Amino acid sequence: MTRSTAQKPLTIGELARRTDVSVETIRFYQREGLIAQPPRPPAGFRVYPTAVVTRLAFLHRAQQLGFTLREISALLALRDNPDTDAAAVRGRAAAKLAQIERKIERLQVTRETLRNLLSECPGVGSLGNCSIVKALSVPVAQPAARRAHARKLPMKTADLNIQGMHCDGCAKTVEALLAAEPGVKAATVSFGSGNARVLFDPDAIDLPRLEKVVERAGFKVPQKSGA
Amino acid sequence: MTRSTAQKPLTIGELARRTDVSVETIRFYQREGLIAQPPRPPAGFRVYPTAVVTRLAFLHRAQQLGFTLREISALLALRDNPDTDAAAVRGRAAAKLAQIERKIERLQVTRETLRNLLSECPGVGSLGNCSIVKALSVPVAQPAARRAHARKLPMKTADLNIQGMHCDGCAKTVEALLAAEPGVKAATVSFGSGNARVLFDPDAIDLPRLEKVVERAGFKVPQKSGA
DNA sequence: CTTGACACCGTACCATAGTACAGACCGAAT
DNA sequence: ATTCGGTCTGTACTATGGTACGGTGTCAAG
Repeated sequence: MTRSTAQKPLTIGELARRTDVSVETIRFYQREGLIAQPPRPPAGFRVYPTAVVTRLAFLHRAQQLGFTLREISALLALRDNPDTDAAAVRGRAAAKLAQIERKIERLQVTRETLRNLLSECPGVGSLGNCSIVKALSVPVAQPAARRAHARKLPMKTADLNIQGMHCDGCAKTVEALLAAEPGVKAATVSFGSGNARVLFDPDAIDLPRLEKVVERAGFKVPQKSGA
Repeated sequence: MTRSTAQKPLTIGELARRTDVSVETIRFYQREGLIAQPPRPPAGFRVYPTAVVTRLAFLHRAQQLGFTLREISALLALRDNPDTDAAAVRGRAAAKLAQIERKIERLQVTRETLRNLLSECPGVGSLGNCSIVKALSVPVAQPAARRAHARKLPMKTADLNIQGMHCDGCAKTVEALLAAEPGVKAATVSFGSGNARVLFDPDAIDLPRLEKVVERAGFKVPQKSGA
């Protein structure tokens, strides 16, 4: 324990070796404000506090979970603030999970399409027979709503009644989940009243979909009309 | 059929409306060489052949399947060449499918990690209790191989015996599949001999994994040592 | 006291897929 | 004849996550 918890100066190069992050990348993170740059002593090199090692580890782990640097920046800010409630972090994680699930769903659709194309394709011979080329040459089916260029519906507000939240943390989680949904412009969820108010674009998302989002997170939305 | 197959000049703006691709984007595709730019008549605007509509549709569909513009460029080149064998297209589709499957697998791992973190997290209270923050602060486990910085193994060649290929198209498909695997530098598959020769980086991939790739595509690799 | 290895700083560049805009030009309708 | 919409050209900029490099400064060991 005396050597590995080194009291060596921890210059940027040493830090890089310890964290397996390149010097250039560390500087890049500094430029982006993800890690603080220690002041440079009048003569000589900067010395980094050992806490930066943990910070970089956090950064790396969060990246593996799919957070962008911008999001990680927010997470680190939360981590730095002693007043942060764990609910804030949890909400962000829940939102990221929802986002990843959406991404998986989309990829699964693509996978099925490709599988179908491959199974139909004879796979040999002239291109004229190639079902893949043929299928690709067909115009994309328009999602119908898109064609109605002119009608751009205004934002809508909906109130949802939510059951199963057991603390303010749940409320924050639901809030983040709703806000992460594409088409949702704002969401506020109150634990006290068990109510969620969502401002959304009816062109991009609808009420049933919002309810599904909440239910998928383990809460209940008893039927009740939104305004 | 007389009006919809328009004989209108098809200027760039008209083309944009027809394909639902913005004028700027069409120009961008031209710069990238994805679609040819018709010569500009001495005085006046360019006129596009109607085939471009199909070409843009192809482009759009291929994008939905996850192909990058660079890959689509190659696909379009194949499509333009009357001598292309359908196997070439099929191989690329198979490679893309494999790539998407890998991406889904990775995302599923991330999803599970996030789910576990969320289920462990009390979700409320001070950050000190936050299991998510704690988990993220732990350094990433090194994949062991990475630590051995110095030893950089040279490329290796392996021969695989493959059963179940019924034409040259299958061979091309397997070839593309192998080549798409990270760590594989080159792959040639012969239908005649039922043999595959793969040049790969042993730091990045190994023989069993290569065999799995082939088997997942529906072929058999009887045990036989590679060279 | 010199040399070699780092550190520092600013800037430019990579891929990916576009978007935006200025300023000039062109064609058709009013 | 003028105005309005569309086209043309070139360049710059967006986001994302870095990587690369040239020139200079600093430190420590031989």
